[in-house]
This record gives sequence, structure tokens and C-alpha cells, in this order.
Amino acid sequence: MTEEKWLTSEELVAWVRFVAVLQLFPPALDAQLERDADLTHFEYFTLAMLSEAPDRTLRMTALAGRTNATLARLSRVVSNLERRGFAQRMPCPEDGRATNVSLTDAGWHKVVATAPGHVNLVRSVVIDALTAEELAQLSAISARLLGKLDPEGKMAATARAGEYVDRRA
Amino acid sequence: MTEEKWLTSEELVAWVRFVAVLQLFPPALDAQLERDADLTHFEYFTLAMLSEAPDRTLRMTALAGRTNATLARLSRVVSNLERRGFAQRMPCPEDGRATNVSLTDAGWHKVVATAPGHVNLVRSVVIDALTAEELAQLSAISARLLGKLDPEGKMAATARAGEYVDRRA
DNA sequence: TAAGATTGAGGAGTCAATCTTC
DNA sequence: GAAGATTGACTCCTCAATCTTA
Repeated sequence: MTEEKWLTSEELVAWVRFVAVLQLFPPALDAQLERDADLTHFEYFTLAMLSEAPDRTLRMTALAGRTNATLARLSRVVSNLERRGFAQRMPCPEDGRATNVSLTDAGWHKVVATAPGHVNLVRSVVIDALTAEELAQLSAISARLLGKLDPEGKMAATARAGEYVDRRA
Repeated sequence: MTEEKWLTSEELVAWVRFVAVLQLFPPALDAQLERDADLTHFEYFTLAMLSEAPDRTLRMTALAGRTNATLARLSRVVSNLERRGFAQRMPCPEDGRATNVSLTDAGWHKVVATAPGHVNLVRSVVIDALTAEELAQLSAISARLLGKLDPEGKMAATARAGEYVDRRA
């Protein structure tokens, strides 16, 4: 407010391009997953995070952190996944206030069946579109931005990062 | 689908970090603008694009391109801006099918009053958080991604990129 | 028939209020 | 009182259908 500093033209171009990416990328992720698996990207990401957890189970709050979501949003999405048979809620034995969410067998199979097609999209739009050097730069830049967007690191998705590991073998 | 190629661990970390940015950044933009100006980021961006246009006027389709939005979404948002007195619709004289949207004086003042605070957010989260080199890398990487996300370049926001120029003077 | 734009219906997200357990 | 989680009310977005003009 009191700064009165504007953007140079290079800064401006960078920002407007980046905003366009922020606007166009999420719909592209949703489109592929809804078409091929009838899942939003957020639903897929939620199932993927559960599939990586011990016993394929997490508390609501922990899952909210891994998916960068509010508890209110997650609660509705989990209800929906539960209705479709992909997830299941149970009271947490250790803390009566908490709720545990588990991936069902059907949910596990859903992730396994959906992952390859989704990875192909990620490869084609990001991984293969950039040089190895650029991808490393994107990774570093994202880490810096997350430092500002989530200073306390509550959103722990970054830490584990096992979303797309190969589950065959 | 038929590729069966998975991600290396470096690729995975880069992707999960970037997804977190995609999830956290838009809410951060909305929060600042709604708090300080009672506008969503999309509404602000729409007003800003109009403020850069000749006569502060654009056809709906052109404005949809500059804002990376569908016509259906834009139509509802413009109705809302019109109701609040920031924009105004008029039939296009040259093409009876088309609609022109203009920024009103109130809309112009709204953009001018809102821009400084928003620029401060952009500076603090992106511009000042990155080195000059990283910002240039982000710009180049964004351009590459847009090439995949919008191959035909219909979303023309990138081309003009005058969103945040200093309008004093 | 296609292009430009709008709208109805339904789904998804947000904020604030609420309930229960710690 | 605070933490964990859910829900009601409202807004926003999407898809498909529709209307008008070219």
C-alpha cells in the first residue's frame, strides 16, 4: 500500500504468463481425470495420498495437510468418495475427536487403474515439455513460492511426495 | 495409456511441489483481493484487462480470451460487475450477435485504487521471493507450459500483458 | 449451419456456526 | 476454552440447452 513500486515489463510478462498457467492448468488436470476416471483432480490426489499412507489410513487433519485443503472441503469430498465406495471413515481409537479415513480395496484399484493415464498427461504437459534443467528450476522455484504461500509448512504434501510411484512389481 | 513410463523421484518431487503451488496460489490471490477490495482475483483481472483495452471496451469473446475463461463463466461475472456498477454491456454495432463490455468510470477508479495493494502481494510472494534469474526462468517455463495448455494461443493474455502498468502520470 | 452469448440445473467450494471430545 | 470435524447457507463454476443474428 505504501510502497508505490510497480512492475518492470519483464516482471509483468513473467507474472501474466504465470497467472495464465494458474488459470489453465487445473481445468486441464480435471478434464483428463473426469473423462478417463470420473474423478476430479482433487479426488484423485486425495486417493493417491491415502494410498501412500501406512495402512492406507490417515486422520482427516493429516489428509487435509497432504492435500493442501481445508477441513471443510475435505469433509465433503471424503463423504462423496465414501458414497462411491472408494474410502471409509472410522472413529480414531486414540482420540475421540478425530476421524480416520481409509482407502477401500475398490479405492486402491481405482488409483492403480487411473495413475498411468494421469502420469501420461503430466509427462506430456510438464515433464517432456521441459528440459531436465528447466524441470529442476521449476522444482526449486516452486519450493521458494511454497515458502511464501505456506510459511509454516503445514501443507505437508511436499515432504512425502510419493504420489506417483510405481505400484506394480 | 500404453506408455507405462513412471516418474523418477526428481520428477515426482518437482511435480508434487508444483501441484501444491497450483492449489495454494489462487486462494492466496483471492484472499488479498476480497479482503482489500471485495473482488475475486478473476473479477480484478477482468477489470484490469478492460482497463488496458482501446476505449476500455472489448467484445465478450475477446475478453474471454484475455482472461483465460469460458464465455459462460465470463457472462456471469460481467453480470455481477455490471450490477455493482463497474462494467457496462452494449450491443456491438458491427455485429448484431456480439456484445461489447466497457469499464465504467467507477470500474476504472476501482482498478486504480486496487492495483497497488495487489502488486504488493505479487511482489512479496513472487517477484521478491525469487532471484532475477529465477524469475526469468519462471517466465520461460510458463511460456513452455502454455504452449501445451493452449497450443493455439487462443488465450491471448500473454500477448498484451499490460495488467499492472503504472497509470499515474 | 455456425458464431456469439446467455441461462437453468446441478456440483463443488467457502465461511460461519455447531457439535463433540480433549 | 481449544481441537477435530461436520453441516447449512450461499456463491461460483460447469455442462448442456437455448436464443438470436450472420
